[in-house]
Amino acid sequence: MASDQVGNTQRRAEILACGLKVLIEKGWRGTSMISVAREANASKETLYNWFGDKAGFFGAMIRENARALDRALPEDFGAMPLEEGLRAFGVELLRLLTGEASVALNRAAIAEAGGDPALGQILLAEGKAKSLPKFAEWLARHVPVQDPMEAAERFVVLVKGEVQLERLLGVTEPLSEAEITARVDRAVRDFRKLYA
Amino acid sequence: MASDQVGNTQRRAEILACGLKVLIEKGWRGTSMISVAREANASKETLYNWFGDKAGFFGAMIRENARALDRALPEDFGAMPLEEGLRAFGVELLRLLTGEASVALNRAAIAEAGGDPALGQILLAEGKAKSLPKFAEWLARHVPVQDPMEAAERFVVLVKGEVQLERLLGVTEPLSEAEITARVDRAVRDFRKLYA
DNA sequence: CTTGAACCGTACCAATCGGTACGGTAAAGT
DNA sequence: ACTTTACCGTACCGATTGGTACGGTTCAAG
Repeated sequence: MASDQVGNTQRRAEILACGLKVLIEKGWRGTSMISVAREANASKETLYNWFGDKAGFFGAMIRENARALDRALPEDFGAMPLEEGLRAFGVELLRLLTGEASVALNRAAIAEAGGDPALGQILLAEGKAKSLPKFAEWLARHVPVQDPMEAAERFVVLVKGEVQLERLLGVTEPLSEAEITARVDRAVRDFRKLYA
Repeated sequence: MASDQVGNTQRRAEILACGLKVLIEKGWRGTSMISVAREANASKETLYNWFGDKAGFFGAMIRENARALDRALPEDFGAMPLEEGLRAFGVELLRLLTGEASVALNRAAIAEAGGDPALGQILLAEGKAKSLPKFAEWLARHVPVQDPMEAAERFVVLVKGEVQLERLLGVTEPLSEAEITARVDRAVRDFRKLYA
């Protein structure tokens, strides 16, 4: 597999974090392997030994950051009532998706679409595909709905609106907390209207 | 301005069409100026004389394709009743946004986000910013709503769902006509539930 | 026929990139 | 004290890119 663990785990995470930093600052085109190595005080050879090639390195970066939504959700999310849970999930989702890290990684995956490995595939498989079913399962316990996954995706769409695309295109700044809660409020209101 | 008209208009459109063809086939990374010149049986020098630099060429390509939604809408759209108009607009929108051309151009703009000129800015300014107000105005004549632009964007979001992002990431094939109408049907149903 | 502009094709340039090789060093194992 | 392993830094290579220069050709204007 591509996830063969090579090298010290902590150092590995450190290098990946530096890679993300460079990616955020310089964008996909400006992120060369040598720039990552310099940022991390590492050698290019180590990068290639540990991650195979450039695509492998980006795959590792994506994997490292994909489960961020899981980590961000509060511990007691599973026990929350409907309204509170929707808000909590929506806020964390929107904060993540419009944040610098997610935007930079999605841009990279999109720029590299059609390549090998398929970074977009990894991004969705490790991120959305793992967190959405959990949310859908939670949702099914609070709202009578025949297709929980469909309803969950509907909520995600209502929360995101056009703002993620605008962030990817670089025409919008990161959202303030006030904007986030306002958007989530509206999404929750609309969602309840759809699934009342 | 960057839109100084240089060279024969028809030949210019021909070259831009060849550029789009290469962009669709080879992706953003594989689209070099020389590959475009070869595809169009043109010289690199002509490309640079007419379009300035690579970013200028992509800006011109985006402008050339931005008004596609306007052109695709049926002549009598303005006179359609609510249900029919929503369907017509939704179908054309979804067909456009998930089509090869739009996906390739959006990928390029995203890959180049933060550059100069801001391709994403051009993409939205020449595309969405020109067609959405028309749709919003039409919408306001059929549905009592306090903020027509917000409602229009809501409809767009319901139509698109996650599929545009999935196309950009390269994890989904272009939609069949059946899938398009199915998605639009659901969007219309949800939209009417929200704005009943 | 002559002139000049527009354009094609090729060659060229400097810079950069992904990827590899190698020498030096510091720490861990024996 | 000796060896091995892991890693850093630098240098190097071939390929490609955006961008420029130039000679040759077409073609319309005068």
